[in-house]
Order: sequence, then C-alpha cells, then structure tokens
Amino acid sequence: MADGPKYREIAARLREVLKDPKRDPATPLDPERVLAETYNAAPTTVRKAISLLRAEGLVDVVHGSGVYLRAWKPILRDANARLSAQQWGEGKAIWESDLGDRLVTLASVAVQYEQAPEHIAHLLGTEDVLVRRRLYVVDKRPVQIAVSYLPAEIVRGSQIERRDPGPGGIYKRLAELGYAPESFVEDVRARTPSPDEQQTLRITAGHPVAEIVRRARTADGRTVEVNEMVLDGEAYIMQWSFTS
Amino acid sequence: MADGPKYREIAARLREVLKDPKRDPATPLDPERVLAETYNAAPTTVRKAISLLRAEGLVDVVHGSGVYLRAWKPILRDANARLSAQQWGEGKAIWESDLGDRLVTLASVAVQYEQAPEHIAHLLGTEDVLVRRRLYVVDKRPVQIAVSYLPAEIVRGSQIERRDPGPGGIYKRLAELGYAPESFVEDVRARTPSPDEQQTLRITAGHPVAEIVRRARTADGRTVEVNEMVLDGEAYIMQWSFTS
DNA sequence: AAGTGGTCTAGACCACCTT
DNA sequence: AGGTGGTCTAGACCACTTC
Repeated sequence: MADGPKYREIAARLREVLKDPKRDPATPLDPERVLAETYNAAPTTVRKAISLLRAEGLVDVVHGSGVYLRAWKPILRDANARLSAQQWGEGKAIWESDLGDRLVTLASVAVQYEQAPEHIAHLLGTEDVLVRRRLYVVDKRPVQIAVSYLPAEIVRGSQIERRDPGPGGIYKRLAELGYAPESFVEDVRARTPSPDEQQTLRITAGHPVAEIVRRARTADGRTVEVNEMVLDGEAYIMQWSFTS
Repeated sequence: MADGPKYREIAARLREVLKDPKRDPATPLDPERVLAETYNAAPTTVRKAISLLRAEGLVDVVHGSGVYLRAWKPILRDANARLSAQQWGEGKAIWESDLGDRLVTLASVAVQYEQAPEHIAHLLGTEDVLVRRRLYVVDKRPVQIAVSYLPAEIVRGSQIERRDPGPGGIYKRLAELGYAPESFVEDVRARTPSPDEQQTLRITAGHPVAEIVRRARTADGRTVEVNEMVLDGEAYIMQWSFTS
C-alpha cells in the first residue's frame, strides 16, 4: 500500500489485473468477498474500489453475476458531417453517418402531440408540439436518448408524424414542407444522469453523460426543431469542426 | 419512504431542504451524524446520499467543515465565437469572450520545451514541442486545465515562449509567423476525472469533466497547435454552431 | 439452490477545519 | 479542543443471475 486510501490502492491493483493481456477478458473479476480476503479489506472497502472502476467505464457490473471488463470503443459523433445538407438531402438517415465500426441502431420510437415544456415552447414559439422520443443502441447496449420537439402547425399531417419519417429523415421532410433547416446550435453539458436516465442507459449515478440540446433554424431564422439528447459519456466521442 | 433504496430517499429529502427558498443558502446541512438520527439511518447510508448530491454538483463538501449548497451558474463557452479570426485578429485574448457574468481568469501559466507524447507528436509531425500549461479559475474556483502543444521549430524564439504571449494571444503570434490557424476540430468526451484532475479542479471521482482536444490547422493543412482541455463539467455549458 | 452484487447497520478511528 | 467529514471494519439481509 504505497499511498492514498486503501480503496484507491485496491482499484489500482484491479486495473492492473484487468489490463493484463494474458487474462481472458470475458471472465469476471473475483467476487467481492474473495477480493476482500485477497486484499485484506472489508467488503465495503472493496465495493468502493469497484465503484471507481465502474464510474471510469472500465468495467460493467452485472447484479447477481459479476464484474466484467468493458470491451468498448467509443462511437464517433461528427456533428458537422451528420448535419450537412448533403447527408439528409441525399436520402440518408443522419444516424447512418454516426457509426464507427459498429452500427448505431434505433431501438424504439414514440411519437405524439403534447404541450411543450416552458423552455421548449419559448424556443419554438408555440406550446403545441410534436414530440419524437427515440432510444439508440449499439451491440444491444443503450447509448443515447433523443427527444425532438417540432411545431405542430408545421408538421401536422406530414410523414413526420409517423414513427418512420421516410428516407432522408425529418430534415428532408421539413425541407419539403418549406422549412429546410439551415443553421444549427448545439449546447453541451457534461453531468451526472438523472434516475430515469440511469435506468434507461443502464448506468450508475457516478457515470457521466453528455447532454446536447440542438436547435435547428431555417434560413429566415425560424426555429423548427429542438432536439434534446442524452449520451452515455463513456460511449461517445463528439466532434465539431469550424473555421476562423 | 415511498420507493427505492433508502439513500436515494434521503438524497431526495435533502434536495428539498436545500431548495427551500426560506433557508439561508450559506448555512451547511446538519452534520452526518445528526442526519443519520433524523432519517433513522446508519451514517454510511447518509454518506451515500450526500455523495449523490455531490456528484450532481448540487453541494460542495468541505472536509472538517460541512456540506454547503453550491451557488453556481455555468459559464458559457462558445467555441465558434472564441475562435473567430476577428477575436484574436483584433487583439483580444480569446478568453475574454468566454465570460458569462463572472470573469474567467488565468491562475497560472507554465511554458517549457518538452518531448511530446506519442499521440501529440503524431498530430504535429514532430516530437519537439513547446508546452503551455494553464489553469483557469472563476471566483477563486479552478474550472479548467488547458495544455497546448506547438511545434518547436515554428515558435522557437517567438513571443509564444513567454508566459504572456502578448495582445491577441498565441493565434495572433502564429499568424505573424506565417502560420495563421484557419480551421479547427474539437473532439469532446464526457468522463470521470483522473486523480490528478480531481486534485487540481477540487472535485471528486464521481464529478464529471469534459475533455476537449482541439487541433488548429493552417490553410494549407498543417496542424500548428493541439490544445488539450479538461473542464469541470458542472461549471460549463459548451456551445457549437454550424450550418448545413 | 447456490452464488453474485446491492443495501444497510453500528460502530471505530483518522484527517481536517474552526475557535 | 471540539466538531466536521473521510475511511474502514465485520458482519446481516435482500435482489438478481445462473444452473
């Protein structure tokens, strides 16, 4: 025990164990009770060490089963490429450009008309909105929650009401309706997940998420969509590019 | 105790207490031992509840003193505005555009020549680099670590070697040296802080940070700076804008 | 049924801040 | 010196997974 609290020391040892190339990456760590004996510590101290590794995204803990090394390379999210007119203009779903090696797929979609919360209504200029809630997964793992708000008066009766808005996605449909999105602003925060988000993304309170709020505006300055996204922080690298 | 584990229930109660407008925001919460009695729980259970509030950025915990409500509005970081040529071209330090109400100030600067780590050397095309390490604070609170790497062959002998690179900052100096940055790419991750970062930013392991790696390129495609930043996640809202 | 992680207890002692 | 949070112990019982 060189320095620092014992639980950090144990966490450091466990990191070494996990990174050992000779180890089978699929086998779980020893159970907590065994680790407690191995490192001559109380069970709660071992738990605290493991909670560190978990927050780092180094391991996945499965209740009733064990603690597993996470084999997980982050997904690249290139904001500019994803939203270039070329992408949606040519009939690609924007998410198809979001993959690295693995495929980001849509796990669920729910669409309905609602009263917008205050901060959304303020941006869109109306309380009557269509809400599109989606959940995206990679390798069966939920990685992103996305909720889009669109003015009801614009989208009512269009294909945007359907769960599958058709080729090119909702931006292509908006363009056809005469409201082509032209400029985007994305506000981003790194924060801890709410209890709901923890459950949906299957992460713990200490596991960071990125919240992205995107506003899409037409050339004449009307905001036609607000998209609130919550990403598993460890699962993504986000990228923006721009010129001076 | 409606639902969920007791520590979440206690955390929920404490959030209510903290948000009570009639409460003096400067007085700390009751000590852990008192809370344990109040909520009829063991001290460790109360601690777990408080660690939630802490990770959320709702409270600041001062060892030996108490648990205090954090009065803290996030700083807006507008990437595009900060890096427009107008900003640095006209002699403004880029950080002057980064303030909301409060002032983001430079707390320390260290400049020296070093061997670049592998991933940096790869981007800059050389191992000989000038490293500029800065720490930024708001209201005496550290909020950002920034480390810039620049090719030694370009900046040697210039004002960029000095702790104060002069009006307009290092981008203005680079422009004067014939290497005006023209395009930027920022890669962003939400993650947990390393032990070093925890100490420097005075945050805990569960408190999220945003890591931004920016590459600055000249018009002819040469990468002339790599800037690695680590931001206190709760302290910032980051903003990017772009067109389709 | 057996084994795993998740929660919780009821303390002890240490490190740090305030007075 | 006294009070605060930080670490740690040595268990108990519950919830979930696996066989």
